[in-house]
Amino acid sequence: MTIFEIVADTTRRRILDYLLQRPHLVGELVEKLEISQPGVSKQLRILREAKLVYVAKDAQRRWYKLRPEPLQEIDHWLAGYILLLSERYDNLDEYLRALQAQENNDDHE
Amino acid sequence: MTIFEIVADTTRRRILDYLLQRPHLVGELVEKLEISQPGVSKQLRILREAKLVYVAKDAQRRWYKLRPEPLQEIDHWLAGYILLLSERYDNLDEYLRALQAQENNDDHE
DNA sequence: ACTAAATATAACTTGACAGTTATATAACTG
DNA sequence: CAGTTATATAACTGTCAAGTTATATTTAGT
Repeated sequence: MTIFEIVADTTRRRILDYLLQRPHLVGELVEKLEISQPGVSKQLRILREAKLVYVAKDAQRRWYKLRPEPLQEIDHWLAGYILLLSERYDNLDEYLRALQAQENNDDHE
Repeated sequence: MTIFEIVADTTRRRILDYLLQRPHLVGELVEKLEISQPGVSKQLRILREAKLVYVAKDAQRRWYKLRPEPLQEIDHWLAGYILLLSERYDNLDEYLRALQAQENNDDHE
């Protein structure tokens, strides 16, 4: 499973968003997401194997914590596209004319 | 289909990568990706509907061109995570100690 | 008009994956 | 030790989407 696929799932993205705020127990995530406990554990396992989270044990409890490093791969892939966008905005005139042309094209499609 | 799902597919990412270089005809993409022409057209339709590409007609030919704007949504989502990473690197000392702790933790898992 | 070329659409098949229920494991509590 | 709490794993099910083959559509060339 690629990092892109990992992050494509809404539940997993929600988990990551919660962990971006603070570490969470499995039970806390079960409450916030509205799926069964095994459902949450399953996604957490996937996030663990992708090294997007790690676990700290506290008796029977498990604190899941964020490990954002693997997300850099997505960021790097995006870089080329975002660069292109910023270049376009540097040439606002030309850019707006191109947009206009696109819209005209869309109209009679 | 969310932008995250759109980009999660390897074939679609490869198409975007080709289009980042220059516009392509459908037939050119068919040669480069190794799937059938209808398979390519199917992914192109998805990219079109997501507004990640647009089409210029030239007789029977179709030039597909990149439209990177929708990728900004991913970039924005990532921003919080990347910021966290950079903050960590700002505190290199602390960061390295934390990493070490993580690795020790991983060992006896 | 007729054939070929380029692309799109339809219908179908298959595999993968998210979520479920049931059960196992492990640690606490009394 | 018995019961309870917290989490993980296993087995199953249904859905969905990627790719396929077959066919339709559009335009060029002769």
